[in-house]
Amino acid sequence: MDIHQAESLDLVFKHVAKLHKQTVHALLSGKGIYPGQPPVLRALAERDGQSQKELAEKLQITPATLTVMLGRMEKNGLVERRPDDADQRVSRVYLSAKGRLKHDELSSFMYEMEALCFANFTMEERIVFRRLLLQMYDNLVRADLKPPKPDEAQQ
Amino acid sequence: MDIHQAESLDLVFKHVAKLHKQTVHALLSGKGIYPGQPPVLRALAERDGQSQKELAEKLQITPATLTVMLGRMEKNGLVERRPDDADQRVSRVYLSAKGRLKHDELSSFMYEMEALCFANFTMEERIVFRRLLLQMYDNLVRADLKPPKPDEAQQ
DNA sequence: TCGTTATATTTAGCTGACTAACTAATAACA
DNA sequence: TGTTATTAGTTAGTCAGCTAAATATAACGA
Repeated sequence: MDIHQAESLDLVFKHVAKLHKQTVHALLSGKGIYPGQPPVLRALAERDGQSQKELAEKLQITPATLTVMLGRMEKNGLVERRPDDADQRVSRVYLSAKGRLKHDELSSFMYEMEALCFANFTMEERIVFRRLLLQMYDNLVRADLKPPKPDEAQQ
Repeated sequence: MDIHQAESLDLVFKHVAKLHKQTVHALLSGKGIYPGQPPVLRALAERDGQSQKELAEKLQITPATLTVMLGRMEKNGLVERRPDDADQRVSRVYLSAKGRLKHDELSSFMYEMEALCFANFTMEERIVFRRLLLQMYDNLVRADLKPPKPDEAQQ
């Protein structure tokens, strides 16, 4: 399929998303980190010590997935997991010094991707694109096939 | 992160793409088919008997991934693989009757997703969104971190 | 003709995603 | 207080994606 001839907007979106993801992965492969890990580091940098449940909700992945990922990150020394003081079921996740360092290193990556995707977008185009993306997101949320995390459902 | 407060357009896009994918998966899980399979069926319905190399290029996945996926689909009776007459390295992939049937069943799914994402978009919004998506796609292609398939590079 | 290089597919191993089932801890209830 | 229900995290299994290496075949050039 030639994307420029596609009839379905949904298919166009899917193709762009695929190439976007492949590009992210290609960029990250040179930085000694796996593609799933930056969002985890970012979430913890924003708020350290979240429970795994909170983290999984924030990242919109299942607890099972997060457990496995954290296992690898802990093994690589990026995060530490410690039991909660008040509830022994709960495990709280903290950035290690190494993880914090890695997160700082990755800040340039975010600007890199932004520039790569949108450098030739005018300010108006960015505003419109953002609005339309959010409109699409709200449609998907309304469909309620995959629930959003709680603080978004309130907005 | 609350998507509506995000500063980075790239992050907004990533979140929409994630929810989109999760929604596709949730919809397909009720149809007796795995999420990776519809694009394979679609590509073969357009042109049956493609070599695996052609198919992998068209789908923008690696030959290794396709081999594994086709293995499962062949096992499920959706496709058949036969050696090429002229070149023993080449394996050609054909839709089975079951695969063709399944592809037909899935045509409604495509319209379903389109409606779900964009039903409340005006015609103008659709046109603009499409243009901006293609602009983003072209930026990603230009970055050349993940090459597109040949017939797109020519356009 | 024969050795080297290129090509198509496969295999092994890994990551990130899911589901279902499991385990242990906690909360709720009678 | 003891039982039942719920919760947080884990484990096992599967799929889709990648890379690197392996295998068989084809093309090429001396």
